[in-house]
This record gives sequence, structure tokens and C-alpha cells, in this order.
Amino acid sequence: MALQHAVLATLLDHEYSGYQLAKIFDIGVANFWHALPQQLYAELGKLEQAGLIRGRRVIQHDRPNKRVYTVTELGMAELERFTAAEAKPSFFRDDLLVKVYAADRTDAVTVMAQLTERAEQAKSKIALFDDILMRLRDGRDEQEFLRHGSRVGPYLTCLLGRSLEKEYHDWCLRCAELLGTREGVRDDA
Amino acid sequence: MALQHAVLATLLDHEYSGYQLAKIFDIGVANFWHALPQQLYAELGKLEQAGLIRGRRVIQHDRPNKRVYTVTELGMAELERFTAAEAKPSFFRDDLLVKVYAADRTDAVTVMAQLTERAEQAKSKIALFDDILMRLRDGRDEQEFLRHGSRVGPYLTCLLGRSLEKEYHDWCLRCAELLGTREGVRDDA
DNA sequence: TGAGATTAGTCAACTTTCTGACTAGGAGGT
DNA sequence: ACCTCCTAGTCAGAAAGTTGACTAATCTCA
Repeated sequence: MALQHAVLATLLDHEYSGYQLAKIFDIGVANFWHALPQQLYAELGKLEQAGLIRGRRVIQHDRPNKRVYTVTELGMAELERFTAAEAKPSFFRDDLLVKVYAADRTDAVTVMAQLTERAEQAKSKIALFDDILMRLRDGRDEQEFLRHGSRVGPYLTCLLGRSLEKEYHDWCLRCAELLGTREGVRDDA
Repeated sequence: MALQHAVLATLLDHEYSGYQLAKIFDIGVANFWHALPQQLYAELGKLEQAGLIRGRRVIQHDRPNKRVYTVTELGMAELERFTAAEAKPSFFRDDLLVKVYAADRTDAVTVMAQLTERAEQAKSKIALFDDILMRLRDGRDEQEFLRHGSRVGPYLTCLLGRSLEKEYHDWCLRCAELLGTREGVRDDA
């Protein structure tokens, strides 16, 4: 179970409330994990009970009060234990891939449409990553920042997210085009 | 739930037994999905009950008998329905990313070791993909095969798998090197 | 002849994740 | 005054995925 560790890692930079975490894990800006609000609230409860994070009530006057969390010493120790432990094999799951796999037996035209749409989404995600990367660099040169910046972890994971999204984008367009030419061929027959 | 559809898509090319599917979904040669044997046997049971696949007992003399499955008309209809329906957002989960995210607060040396090891794994996975791609092409030129081959779906998903693995590989090495130079910097201090 | 690997499949218990409905206060517009 | 959106969080139940132990036949090698 590593949602726990993903939460701990996120809380390294900032104190966040469940609601804020929910947004981070929802859009997947964090990019390496995804979770629903309900899961996060539950996880925060368990983490606090276990003493890995500490919650603090924040009174707000313009909106409902909230509870924000920070990582404790124990939490840091747990993160270190996790880092040293063997990683579970990563996995990637995607409906669209299943559709492409079957595309020449189902409906290639529908799949093409979904591929081009997904390419668009990938494009805006790349733009979002570029935005985040720029903000993390905060004016510094990338080489300089990576060598001497104090917190490069989030930058590195963002770089990977961007690369993968770029590959995915190009692949979508290539597939869509290809399925198009094949459809064309079939129409001739 | 799309394990169901991943199974249907896999059975398009061949009839397979639960045991064979388990191996395909285990190593993730299928690459777009992963599942344990227990899940697959359960899923095959449900799919057959629902009439989406049909099982056939195969008597073997050199080893235990088995039951192999093929997609029915109803199953094809379901795949088409799935193809037309909206795709769930894809996701990618990875312990190593969580570790890198936190690396400059935990143990960069351990993470570096894991990055180089993972790079090696990515390399052999790429080799495996190249192998599969070559077998799918079966001597034909890629352009030619993609334009006129009868079954390009599996080839296309394999191409994506290869691209993503390549990016992941390069990123691992880049991160490991970078964390190394930073560690060096810290040692000087 | 016997041990160990491979093929083939099953059962039960558990954890994790997802679906959907719900409370509650304040902000902003009409 | 009302309606809707946003912030903040909770609860219950179902589905999906994981862990671990188990049966049973056949093949290989010593």
C-alpha cells in the first residue's frame, strides 16, 4: 500500500488539508498517483492515528474551517523505510489501449476520434507540466536548478510525467492517422 | 471495470486457457493491463456465465486437461459497446516515482541504486517488445505491415509500450546521474 | 523411485478503491 | 430572498485487487 507514502511525500513540501490533497491527487498534477477524496480522508485518519502525520485545526472566517497536516519524525522514518524497501512493480492501465488493441475488429472510426481527443488532452497536460516546471524553477536555469536547487524531487517526477505525456500524444496522432489510411483502403474495396 | 474487456480483446486473436491468460497478464506482455491468475479465473467464469465467451474442454495427454475460451457474438457486441463508451481516465502508479519525489529528503543513494536497476529492467523490457514487434511483423516492412496487415492493434499497443519504456529508461539514468552529482556536491560541504 | 518443476485450476479472507449519497457554511449573482 | 457554486468533510456499501494456502496430473532428472 503506497497511497500512504504518496501522501507523506506530498506533505513534505507543504501542510495540506484533505480537501487540498484531494485536488492534487485528483487531477494527477502529482502525476504519479491518483486517489479520490474519500480515500484521502480515510488515509489521513489512519496516518494520524499511527502518528506519522500531525493535524492542526485552522479557523477560517471566509470559508469552513479545515484541518491541515504535517509529517512527523515517525512519518519521516516510515518514508525512509519505504524508500529502502523493494518497490512494487509499477503499472499503467488504460481503457484506450484496450480499444486500440481491438480496433481492427471493432470500430476503427470511433477509436480514431477518441485518439485525437486524447491527443488534445495530452497537449494541455503537457502545457500544465511546463507551467509547473517553470514555477518550480522560479526563474533559474534548469541545469543550475537541478544541480543546486533544494528540492528537485517534484521537478524530476514532473519531467517524467511530461516525457510520457509527450510520447502518448505522438502515439495517439500516429495511430489515428494510420487507422485513417487503413479505413480509406477498406472503403476502396 | 475493464479487466473484462482486456480479456475479451486478448481472446480475439486466439483461444486461451485461464493459465495461459495468467501468464500473458502477469508479465504484462499484453502491456496495457495486469492481473493475477485468481482474478482471471474468476473473470472467465463471469464472462462465460454472461455468455460473452464460450469455453471448450481440451483433453491433453501429456499434461492436465484445460479449458480454452473464445469470444461469442454477444462478447463482440460488448466489446463494441465498450469501444464506443467513454474511456475512464488512464492511470499510472509507481512506487519509484514516490521515492524520487521524496529523494532529497530521504536517502538519495538508495534511490539512485534503484533507478539504475530499473533502467536495466526497462532495457530488457524494450528488447522483449522489439522481439514481439518483429514476430508480429513477420518479415514484413513496418510501413507495409501497418498499412495492409490484418491485425495491427496488438502491434500499435506494443509500439506505445516500447516508447514509454524508452522514456522511462532514459529518465532513470538521468535522475540517477543527477542525484549523484548532487550527492557529490553535498560531500564537499 | 522419488524429488522438484510445470501445467492447470480453486477457495477463502482480506485490503484497497470506487460509487453514490449526504451535511454544512459562506460567496456571488439576480 | 433564492439559487448555485465552492470549500470542507463524512458514511455506507459494492466492486476490484491482493495474499496465501491448496488440489491434482504429468514431466524431467538423478
